[in-house]
Amino acid sequence: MTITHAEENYLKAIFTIAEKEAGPALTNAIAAQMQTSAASVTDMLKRLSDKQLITYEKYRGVQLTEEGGRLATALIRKHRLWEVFLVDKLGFAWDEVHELAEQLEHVQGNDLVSRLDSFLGYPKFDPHGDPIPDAEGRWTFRKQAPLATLKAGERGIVTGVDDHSTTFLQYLDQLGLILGAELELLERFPYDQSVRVRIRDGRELILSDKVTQNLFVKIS
Amino acid sequence: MTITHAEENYLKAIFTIAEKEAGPALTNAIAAQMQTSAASVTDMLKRLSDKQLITYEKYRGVQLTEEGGRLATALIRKHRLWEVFLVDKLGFAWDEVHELAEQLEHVQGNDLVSRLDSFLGYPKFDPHGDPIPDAEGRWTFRKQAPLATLKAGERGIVTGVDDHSTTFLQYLDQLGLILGAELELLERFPYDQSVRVRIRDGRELILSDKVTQNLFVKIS
DNA sequence: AAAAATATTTAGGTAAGTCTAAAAATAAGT
DNA sequence: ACTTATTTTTAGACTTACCTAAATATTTTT
Repeated sequence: MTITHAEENYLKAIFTIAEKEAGPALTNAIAAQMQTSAASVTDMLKRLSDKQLITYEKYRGVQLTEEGGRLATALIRKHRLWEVFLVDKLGFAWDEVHELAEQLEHVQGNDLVSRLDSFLGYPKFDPHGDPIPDAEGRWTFRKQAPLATLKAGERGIVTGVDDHSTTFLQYLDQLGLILGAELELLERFPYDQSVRVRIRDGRELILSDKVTQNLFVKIS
Repeated sequence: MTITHAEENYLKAIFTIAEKEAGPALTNAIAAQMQTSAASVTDMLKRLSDKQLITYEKYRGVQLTEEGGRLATALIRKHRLWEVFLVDKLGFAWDEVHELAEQLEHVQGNDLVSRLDSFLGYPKFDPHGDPIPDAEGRWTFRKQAPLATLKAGERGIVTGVDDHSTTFLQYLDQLGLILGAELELLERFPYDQSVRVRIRDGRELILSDKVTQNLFVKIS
């Protein structure tokens, strides 16, 4: 049975939503994620259900079957490995790689993924700090929390982002808050929950509530 | 104007045929190249003509417009660069990369090709010895000829193949006739035009007429 | 030059994936 | 509980890219 690119994209979207919402993915949520109409989603859900990649009950949302979950995981693995390739090997910035990886993840062939994985040195995380599942679909978890949870005086290392938007990533770049950056939370302003942090070169930054909620750090 | 993957593939096929046959590509030739029906080709030719990528006169074959040729060349460039990547970086054998490159060539994005080119060290030839056009579409030509044209006593270096089939490539691998291999033609047997050659490690091989016609060498 | 063979196009149909508008089901508000 | 609002599905239509079968052009043969 062949699976089309569109079907793969839906599986990934369903996986992502199920992960975030912790429940069955609803039609509208999928439509939003896929930037398409609810009608198109319903259409596709029927196809995926016929192929036994999801369990689908009308008006009740969908869940991935074991096979569907396996495919979605494999796709995420491919996407993130290609992102590592684009950043580490081709020198793209972390905010430039999503679209390209979106295409590269659909390339299929025998050994491609495992060879790429090996070539890249079996990375566990992509350029945004998101975990890369291994060939068996196992995930590496990391103890990390939004910067917002740090208390004054605590130190942390930047490990990832929740918001993957270009504007956020470029802003972080500008501030020097790249993956691995060390910081110390000096002060939190109760007025708007913004914080003052010191980074490695001694510079001090003021970060808004929005930033601290979307930036993950490992407390060190 | 967007160009679909199928359209790109047709442009490439037309380019390839025009190059080989040195004339307008005919419907049946395209159908054979694309492994599809003549009716489907006619269908596509209308679309490509509407998009001004080919000039098409019913029953008279097609020719690429300047824009069509530019696109075809860019596609071939991408295909061959990806083949270099797959062989040089990921360690695939030269007979394993065609299908993968066929998919990778359709990935599009800003800087991707130029960055890949740079990463690979601006290769001029792909793993089969085929030339890779540069970013402006210029080709590097190489003085090469089928092994069949060598005279007894002459020496050559393997530079490429005409037949790209898996069986031929694997056979050459087995014989040690990889790109760059040095050989000396010792003798040609008039009966069937087969030849005896000595290769670098001193081994002698008998190569059929079919092999000598499909293997390119640079006379040295 | 007419007949036969070959090449190409047209006609009509299918499947995937999308759309809008309308209908139906479910959830929410009073 | 009943009306309203929201969500989801159905209906009908469109595009791309393919197919087969039939019709038409062109080329080759006699």
